[in-house]
Amino acid sequence: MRDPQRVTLNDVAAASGVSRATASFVLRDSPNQSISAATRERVRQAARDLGYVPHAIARALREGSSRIVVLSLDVALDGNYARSYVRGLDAELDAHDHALLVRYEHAGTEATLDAIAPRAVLRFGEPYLTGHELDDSGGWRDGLAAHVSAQIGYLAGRGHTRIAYALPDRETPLRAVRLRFADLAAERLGLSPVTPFSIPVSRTGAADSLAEFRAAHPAVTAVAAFDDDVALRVLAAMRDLGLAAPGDLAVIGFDDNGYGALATPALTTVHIDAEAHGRQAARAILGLDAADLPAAPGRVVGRESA
Amino acid sequence: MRDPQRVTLNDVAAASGVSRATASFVLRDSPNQSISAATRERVRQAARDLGYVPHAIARALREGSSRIVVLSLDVALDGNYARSYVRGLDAELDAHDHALLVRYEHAGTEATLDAIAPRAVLRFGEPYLTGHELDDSGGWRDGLAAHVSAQIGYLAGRGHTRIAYALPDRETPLRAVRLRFADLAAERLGLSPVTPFSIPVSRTGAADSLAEFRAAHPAVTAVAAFDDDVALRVLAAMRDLGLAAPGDLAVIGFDDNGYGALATPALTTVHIDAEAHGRQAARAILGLDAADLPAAPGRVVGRESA
DNA sequence: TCGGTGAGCTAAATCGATCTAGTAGATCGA
DNA sequence: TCGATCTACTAGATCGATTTAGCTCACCGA
Repeated sequence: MRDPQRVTLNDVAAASGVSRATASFVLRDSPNQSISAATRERVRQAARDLGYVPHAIARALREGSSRIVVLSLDVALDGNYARSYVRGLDAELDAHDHALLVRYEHAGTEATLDAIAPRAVLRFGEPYLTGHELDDSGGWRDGLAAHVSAQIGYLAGRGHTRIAYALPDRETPLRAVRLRFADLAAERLGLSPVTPFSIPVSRTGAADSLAEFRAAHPAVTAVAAFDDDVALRVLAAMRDLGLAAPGDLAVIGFDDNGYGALATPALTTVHIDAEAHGRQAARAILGLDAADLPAAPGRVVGRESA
Repeated sequence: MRDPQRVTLNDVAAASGVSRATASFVLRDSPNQSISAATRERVRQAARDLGYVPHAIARALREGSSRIVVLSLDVALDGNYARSYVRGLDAELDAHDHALLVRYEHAGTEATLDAIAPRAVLRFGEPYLTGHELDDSGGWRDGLAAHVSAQIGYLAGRGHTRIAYALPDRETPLRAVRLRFADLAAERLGLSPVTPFSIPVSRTGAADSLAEFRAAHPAVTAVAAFDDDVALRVLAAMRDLGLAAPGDLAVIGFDDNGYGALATPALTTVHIDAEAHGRQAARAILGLDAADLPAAPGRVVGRESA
């Protein structure tokens, strides 16, 4: 079932009366080759006329890896961060003649990756979402630290001094990191550390947890959430308990996921434009300089809940 | 930068004292080859010992296409349908030694696809979500028709006879199809056709549209929505207008997206298990029989809004 | 004892692009 | 006039797996 009309480099070489090697040199623009302008033009013209498209599989076999970058995801592509990150990554790779493919992680990942010999495999969000273990000072301009800081700062600016940090009840490596940055931000603002608080997925469970938490920590007046998902669960629990935001408890989410605007009260959240992060990741993978890229700004979208 | 420790077929052949051809025959289990049991065992043992993994790029070059199937998406992978579809597709391809990669559509798609010579390119949801233009009868067991029918049927079962169909205001090829199936379902149930109704993204716009719609169609007592997203917009608009669901207007969504449960009132919706659809798509692509696969059932998740 | 057959294997072509190690011929300085 | 150097190109190896076309025996029947 081979494609019978595929135009190969051999065809181009034959059509322009040169060897395959010369044709390749011209089309690849290889350095250290002296080829006359006339010949170059003939080869290029032939390639254009025949509609030559290099066969990427063959090239990959020769080069040892394909021009594909795989993004490995273990979660849904939810939230504005993820969406803008992928947009930037895709655009930048495109600009450098590479392609992005997304892989949903599960068993068998190894074999899959082997199958396309990607130039690189990227785990979603690295190094933004992880890798903060050692570096406390960095990342305050546009990293996770800055974004968490904006979240806490918004609540502080509204006069809140006792703040809870609402977390999903499943384990994630991010929990500890986010909590630490929240504490650091609180410290910088002269507040006491945030009080962590897990909220379950089930709606009744969420209400029970919140009631219990409120009883144990009556001084808390505001909740910063791990993400909008968690924040929406907090809002739902509050409604079920007859509490109003922001009056009884102010709530701020993280990473504008599109559903917060539909809640009542509408969810205040942190919106992160991660397109630059995506571009940075692309440059890093390709070994290019990324110094000229802008930062990924986070801004608070003030709605009703805080 | 070639991987220096890659184990090739040559290594396996050398280690087991046979030619490359023989090794390939054994490992591929090629028919029409007579190879002694002893030799087969030696080759297999060597492959195991060395940890041989066939180089998929080389194989793809030889075979003309790789064992990769690309799923082309133009939307976010939202909702339960999409997630379960991908799960099934992935699992089934895995079972047949193929791999799934997801491609987010945009300019430059052609070049990307060329780069991995995929065995097939699949557009999301086909033939479930499209291709209904000509075929009215199909899909009443587990297709889109059946699922829309379940949605309308649920409202009918609750005594509603004048039903609106809420649609997103952006154009999508699905609008017309869904609307037709809703009308067919209404007709089967002896109801008058559904009244279409577009709801904008902006929250104030949504409230205005709904108020206007209610004024124009006072007899309507229930809304079936295009998806949960639209349904949540309807619920938000209702709250903004001081209306209660299901008292003033019953609302049912479509394709349980996870956020409906957090709304107040919690959103009643149609939950579709599309894993079988994903598996069917995989079989179709690989040219295998899919007769033994189960149907993709849809069921109504009754919560509070209808 | 010869032709035929089948078992058990192998050499080499193939897929398409890349790139090393050349060759042929022109030009130049001494 | 000889070697050196440069320009302009090419033959062929290479990446790794698959597969066609054979090759060498052993054995069988006549």
